[in-house]
Amino acid sequence: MTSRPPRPRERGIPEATVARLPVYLRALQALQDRGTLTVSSEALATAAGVNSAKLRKDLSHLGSYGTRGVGYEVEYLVYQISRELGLTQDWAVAIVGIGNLGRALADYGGFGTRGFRIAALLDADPGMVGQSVASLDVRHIDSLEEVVRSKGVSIGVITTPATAAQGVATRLVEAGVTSILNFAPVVLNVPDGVDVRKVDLSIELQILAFHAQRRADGDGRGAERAGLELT
Amino acid sequence: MTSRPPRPRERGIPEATVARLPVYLRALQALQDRGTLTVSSEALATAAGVNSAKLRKDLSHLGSYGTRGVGYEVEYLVYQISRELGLTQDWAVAIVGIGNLGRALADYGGFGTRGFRIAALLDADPGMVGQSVASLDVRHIDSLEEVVRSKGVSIGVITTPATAAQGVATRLVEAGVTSILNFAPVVLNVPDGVDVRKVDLSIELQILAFHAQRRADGDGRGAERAGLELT
DNA sequence: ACGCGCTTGTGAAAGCACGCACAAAGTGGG
DNA sequence: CCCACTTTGTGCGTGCTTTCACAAGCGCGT
Repeated sequence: MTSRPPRPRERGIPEATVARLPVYLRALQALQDRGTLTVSSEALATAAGVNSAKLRKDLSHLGSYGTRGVGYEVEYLVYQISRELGLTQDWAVAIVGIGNLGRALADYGGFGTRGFRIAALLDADPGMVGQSVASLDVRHIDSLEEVVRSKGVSIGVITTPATAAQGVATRLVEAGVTSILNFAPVVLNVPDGVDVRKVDLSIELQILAFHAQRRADGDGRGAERAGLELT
Repeated sequence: MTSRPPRPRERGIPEATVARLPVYLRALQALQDRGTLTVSSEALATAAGVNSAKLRKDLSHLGSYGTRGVGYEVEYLVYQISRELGLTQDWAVAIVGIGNLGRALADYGGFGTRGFRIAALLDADPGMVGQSVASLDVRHIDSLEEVVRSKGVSIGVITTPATAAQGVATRLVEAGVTSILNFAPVVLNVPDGVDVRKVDLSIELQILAFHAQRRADGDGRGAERAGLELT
């Protein structure tokens, strides 16, 4: 009877949905830049590379933010997704390991979306300490705990060699960091309550190689076994 | 009656399994380096950060390579997984877009595992062309088709700005590349039969932020809603 | 040769995720 | 005011993934 007020929605968003929200967000921001005011699930789904029913179901987990017969208001949806993802506050990020990759990430300002601020760069090499990268002084890893506390770092990015990664992760966690993005090719061991995500180039290449080999195996005939149609 | 000879196994490995094989492979290689000869599913699962039943089922898709009561022979398993992933042949990789990230990838020799060889570096900036990065001359993007053909490139890595990515992808595909690893923050549109994998830093950060916010929301009590126990 | 202990391989159950298809709801034209 | 059209939100069937639990198999000591 009570027409429910547009409440945030009782939590419980599927993990698969969470992983897609950033993709929708990016597509929406592109539309916004082009001045588009509303968008249908069909159009947005195409832009995001997903099925439109899936998109609607994903969005329905955040609440009923669309208008039947019309579509979704771009600006409003951008705000809702941003809020759900926690991008309305900003997150201080520390990058540990200022090699080629660490530097690439530090320089890659924008970070695609606002919400993230690189607050500190750390490295173990004394020769690296003091250098300025992306307008930030590289600090020595020994001051990790102090830096995390003083800068309010809540997300740690690990771009060290594999051998150093576990040690860094442990120190980050002990300093109070509960979110870690790991680029080092090792499985990190962290206590419950700490969220680790992994980005691993060589794993991705290996998965590509698997499918490529599969396609080559049957060579023409038999390609359908790969689940990919060669037209 | 016929005791099946140890055949490769009729194809059909689940995607989820394929994604984990590289992780197992790395753990196994670490064991190998330490001189370990055999390993139980329990030990390997711990090293790979997964459930042991899942690991056994994953491996069972490749065939019966374990010995009950003993475990798996490390060297043999390394070989079997490598072969299944297609790492026994080597793959020529071209990196397109030699900015900070492209250079970082080019320099990151080893690629974790053998099987991949960086065969070409391409960039659109004339000032970049001719420079030597990781012992390879950077070539102009205009020669993409020629390079792909002459070097036998089968995997393309895109590290260009977002705006250039789709164009590069299309050209790679037309040149005959059927596996693409995309670091640019855009959804690539490719014909069927082409395999695209995406690596996206800002998406990963956004997913971390979502969970971090979720944990912070209930702040202490209510943490269990996040599915992560704060102990 | 036999039995005990350990570990694999897998059936079965539960849980998720995906996509179809359609009712519900809103818009605009006549 | 009503009707035709558009698009959302979702119930439901299907298939994939994970996990449990245990029988089958193997090695070793006696």
